[in-house]
Amino acid sequence: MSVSPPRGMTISQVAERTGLSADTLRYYERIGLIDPVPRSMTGHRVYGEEQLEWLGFVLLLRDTDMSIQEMLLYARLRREGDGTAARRRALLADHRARLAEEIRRLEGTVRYLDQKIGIYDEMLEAERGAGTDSADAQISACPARVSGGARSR
Amino acid sequence: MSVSPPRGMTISQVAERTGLSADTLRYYERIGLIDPVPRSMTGHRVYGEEQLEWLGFVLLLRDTDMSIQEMLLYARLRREGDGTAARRRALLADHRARLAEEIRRLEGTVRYLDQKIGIYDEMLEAERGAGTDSADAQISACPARVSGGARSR
DNA sequence: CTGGACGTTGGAGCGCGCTCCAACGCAAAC
DNA sequence: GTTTGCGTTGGAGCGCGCTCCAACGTCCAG
Repeated sequence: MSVSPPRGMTISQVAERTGLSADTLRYYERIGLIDPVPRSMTGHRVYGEEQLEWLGFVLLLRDTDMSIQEMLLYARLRREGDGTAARRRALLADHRARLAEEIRRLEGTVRYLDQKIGIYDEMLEAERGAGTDSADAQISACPARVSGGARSR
Repeated sequence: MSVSPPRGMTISQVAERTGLSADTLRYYERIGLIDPVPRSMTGHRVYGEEQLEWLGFVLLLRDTDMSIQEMLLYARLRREGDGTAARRRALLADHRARLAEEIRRLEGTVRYLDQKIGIYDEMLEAERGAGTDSADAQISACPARVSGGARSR
C-alpha cells in the first residue's frame, strides 16, 4: 500500500492536460480560484494531484456557466473548511437547479428549431419545382417571452 | 377576415414586453440585428408585429447562447431572401446540434452534482454526532477533461 | 560562451454584449 | 413659460474572462 508518488507537473503539462493556457492557470491562481501552487527551488510552479482534482471540479463548474465570482465563493468556503459544508451544499444545489432549468430551456428550443428546420426542408423540397421563400413567416408562435414577463438570463 | 391592424408600439413598450432595455433595442438596430425600425413624424421608433416576431426569434437564439455574430449572419441571409434558405437551414441545424451536445454536458454535470450533494448530505447527517469535513476529497472521478484532450468551449 | 526552451512577474489590452451619458427635440400639464 | 416625460443621436465606458507583453531568470545543448 504505497501512497501516490509525489511527482509534480509543470504548468505547461497541466495546460496540455486541462486544455487551459498557462496564462489562464496563472490567472486562476492570482485571483484565488486555485490555491497558491508550490514552487520548485527555481520558482517554477509544481502542480500535484490535489491541485488537478480541484482544477477539474472548477472546470466542470465553469463549463456549465458558473461565474468565477461564484466559484471563488465556493473556493473560499472550502478553504475555511469546518462549518461551511451546509453553505457549499446549498451553492451546489443552486447551481444544479439552474442547470435543470437551463436544460429545459434548451430542450424547448431544440423542439422549436426542429420545427423550423422542418419548414425549411419543405420549402427546399418544393423548390425543386417552382420556388418561393419565407420560412421566417411560417411559425409565429415561437416560445420567446415577447408576450410579457421579465428577463430570465 | 381582416388583416392585423397597424397599431405600432413605442420602444419602451417593446422593452417592457421583451424584457430588453430600450438601449439594447437601439443597439440591436444599430448593429443590424434587427431591420431599421420605421419612425413616426417626430422621429420616434414605431415597432410593428413583424419586428416583434423577428425579435422573439432573436431572443430565442440569444438565450440559447448563439453569438451576435452568428445571428447577424442569419439576419443578413434572411434579408437576401431568395437563395439563402439552404444556408439558413444549415445554420439552424448547426445550432441545434450544439444545443443537443450542450444538453448532454449539462445532464452529465447534474448527475455529478447530485452525487456530490449526496456526499454533503451524508456528511451533514453524520455531523449530528461527531463532525469531520472533506466532501471535496470524496469523489475524484469527476468527468472534467483533465485527462487529455482539447478545450470544448 | 551563446542560443534556445521554458519559466517567472506585474500590468496592460481585448472581444463581447451591453449600458450609460450628454445634448438635444417635441408635446402635454401646470 | 417651464417643467415633466418620453424619445432621439453618437460615442464613451464597463464587467467578464481571459490573453498578451516586456523584462527578466534558469537550465541545458552545441
